[in-house]
Amino acid sequence: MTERTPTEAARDIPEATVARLPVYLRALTSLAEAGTATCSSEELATAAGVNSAKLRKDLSHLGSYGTRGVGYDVEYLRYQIAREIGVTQDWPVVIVGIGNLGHALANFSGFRSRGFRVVALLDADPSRHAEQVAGVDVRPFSDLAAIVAEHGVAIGVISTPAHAAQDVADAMVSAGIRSILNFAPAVLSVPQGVDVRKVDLSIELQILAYHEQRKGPAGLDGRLEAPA
Amino acid sequence: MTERTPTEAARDIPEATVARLPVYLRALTSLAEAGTATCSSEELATAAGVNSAKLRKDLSHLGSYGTRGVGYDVEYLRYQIAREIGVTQDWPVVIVGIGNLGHALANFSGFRSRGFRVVALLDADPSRHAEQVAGVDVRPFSDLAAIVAEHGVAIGVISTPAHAAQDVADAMVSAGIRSILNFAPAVLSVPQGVDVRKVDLSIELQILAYHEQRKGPAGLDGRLEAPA
DNA sequence: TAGATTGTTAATCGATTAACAATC
DNA sequence: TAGATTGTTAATCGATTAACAATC
Repeated sequence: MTERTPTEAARDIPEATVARLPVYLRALTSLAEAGTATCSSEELATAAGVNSAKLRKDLSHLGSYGTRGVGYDVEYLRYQIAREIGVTQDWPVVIVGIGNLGHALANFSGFRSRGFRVVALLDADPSRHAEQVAGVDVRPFSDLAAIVAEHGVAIGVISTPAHAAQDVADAMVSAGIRSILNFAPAVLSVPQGVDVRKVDLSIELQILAYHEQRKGPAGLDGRLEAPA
Repeated sequence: MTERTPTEAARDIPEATVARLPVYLRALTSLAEAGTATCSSEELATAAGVNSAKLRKDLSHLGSYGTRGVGYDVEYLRYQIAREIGVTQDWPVVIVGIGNLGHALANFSGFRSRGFRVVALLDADPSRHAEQVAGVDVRPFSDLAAIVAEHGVAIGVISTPAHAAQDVADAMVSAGIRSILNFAPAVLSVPQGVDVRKVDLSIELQILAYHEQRKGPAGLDGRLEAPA
């Protein structure tokens, strides 16, 4: 299969491109809200924080949605990218682990506004089952399988302590979840076909610390030691 | 300068390697806590969730800290990596924006346990200045420059709404901060020499959604459609 | 010495970038 | 037609991986 039929033109998008599509989507939404009807690759790239060559290369994997000499129709491109990512549909999500971070995630407006609907909050601690967070009841962790089946949940978020994360992941996989966003500082082992993405706050800080250390003490002008 | 003197042997570590060093550090800490004195690249790689070739290649950029035929001394390697990252020293940090996420970050134990010390919590909203979060007073945003100068803060965390993020970043840069961890869904513009890392929850979910969409509806065995 | 495992080499793969032909 | 801007090409760069010589 070297040739593609038109309907499957938008396959096998490089991972690096996939990771940037949501950034482009957000930039296009901003432009649309600002009343911009058309933009060039240069403008969109600036809004997204990338260079225009990269943006055009990325978009070329989706199809040919621009007009040479003119640019891109903001609303049209926004829809095409949203469709490509899959956020034109609704994604039911469960969050397991309702501590400080779980609370913050449950209240995070950025989820709901982008097609992600938190259908359940789960916690193993019975003392939390009385609570309601962001208008959603906190329920026993043992309800996971039933909730996943009932709502067709495909995406699970883990915000438990590290020691509980693998058990939660196992239960999620058993229940049929195949995409996991993991905030626990633990390496998860999952079967092939299950995607895990990891968000690790202390790792991000450590990466910053590494570069900060190499900059040396701040001078009168901190920019003198700018990296290459 | 093509040759390196011994003392500068550990320079210019590739970015991809830098991003994995904290993962190795955590795995080594786990091994040490479990009482393991020595480990092979294979064992450490498994604990860190990478393959052993990548691990050895990564470590080779730091120096030669293993023993052929034997493996690595867990405690020694752990210290060498911690020193390389810079987490043997103490990093004072400020968090700006004490909403749900800011609360969670202030309470996050993973910071303090890794050499990051939250010296101040700032918020522009006066109604929050009465609060104490995780034992730290919430102070006016306008105190930023004084706090940075007083504590020698080099790292700033932004957990404000998107519309405030650029102003916060500008103020941080003016105050002398050169490393920013940004949780706000906004593209920040900063001068050369200032590092920004971005953590974006809804982008992570969207990347998962993209892959989930391509997997198609779950079958009797969700793993049948495993990607290559 | 024999077995084990590192550190390095070299091949491969994927991502970035600049330049420009195509085309509105 | 002339000017503008896309989509694509090709060169470059960096990251991954397997294999293995070095060496404990």
